[in-house]
Amino acid sequence: MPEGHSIHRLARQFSDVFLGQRLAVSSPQGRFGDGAALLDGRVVESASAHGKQLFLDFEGGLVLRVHLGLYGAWDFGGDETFAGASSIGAPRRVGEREIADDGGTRLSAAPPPPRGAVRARLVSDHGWADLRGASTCTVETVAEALAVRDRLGPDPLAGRVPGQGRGRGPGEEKPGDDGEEFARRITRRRTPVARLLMEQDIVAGIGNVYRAELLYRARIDPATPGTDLGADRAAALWRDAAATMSQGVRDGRIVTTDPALWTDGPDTLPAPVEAHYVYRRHGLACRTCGTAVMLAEEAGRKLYWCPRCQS
DNA sequence: CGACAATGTCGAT
DNA sequence: TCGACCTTGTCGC
Repeated sequence: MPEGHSIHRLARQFSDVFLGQRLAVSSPQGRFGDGAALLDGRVVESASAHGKQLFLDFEGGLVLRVHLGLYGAWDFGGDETFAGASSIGAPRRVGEREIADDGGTRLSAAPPPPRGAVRARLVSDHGWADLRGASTCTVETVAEALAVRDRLGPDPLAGRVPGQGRGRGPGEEKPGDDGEEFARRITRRRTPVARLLMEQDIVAGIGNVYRAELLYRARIDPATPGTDLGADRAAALWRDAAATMSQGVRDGRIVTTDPALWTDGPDTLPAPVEAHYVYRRHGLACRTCGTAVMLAEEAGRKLYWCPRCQS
């Protein structure tokens, strides 16, 4: 259940460990058989992300596009070369749970027998990656992948993830700030801002945790129509999304609370129970004012907010 | 061990 | 608005 930060982290991981490598691609589960055959034996030219879409560019103009959906995840393993190349610590698992890296790099270049339904398996000389549970795993032309990216809104993490998007690919990060484009899109509609933040053609990469936490941090009522936001609050939301989600890329977790609130001090990451202001804190006291955090079901997703701070 | 929820999105109604 | 998708951790019996 990844939001954009996890996908950018994955893109960096793929750049680190597979860039320039020739991969054996297979589909132990079988549901990706045709795509695997198309990519098998090709060299990876770039890896990038836009919002929750992951793009792996292979030689010959073929792109592997993956969306993890609700419960997709990648598992990694490899030898010392593979682990040493990873700037995110060669996590064994990225994408599904907000868990810290357990440090348990599998020091074996050979992948284990597939466990469960492995839809795609990528194997280099030094390591491997297994994909399971993804909602989308498809091979496309560069033009097709670009069309998917172009349907998305601006991504607050674009150009903010070091080492990602090297080479020229469909998910290539453009440096620069798309805050004005975000403001145009979100202030054009009367829909409540809580819903607009989840729409990937308004802004790409925000999910149910970040939308609740960003609205709390900005003290914005989730019911505020986009048209009432104003350019100033829209710009502030964009800046905070970029800063907060960048930390998520670095930490491999969503942490939105002020370090001053962490009982173990600001020098380590907080316990999970201290990582959020409102998400999953229904009925608990707001960390700022003590009012009970509210919960409402909205468009099939749970929305959390503080009725006092955010009014 | 079964039920259920979960950081997502699409397509049918 | 609802079920499908199809994985996994958590909780209750």
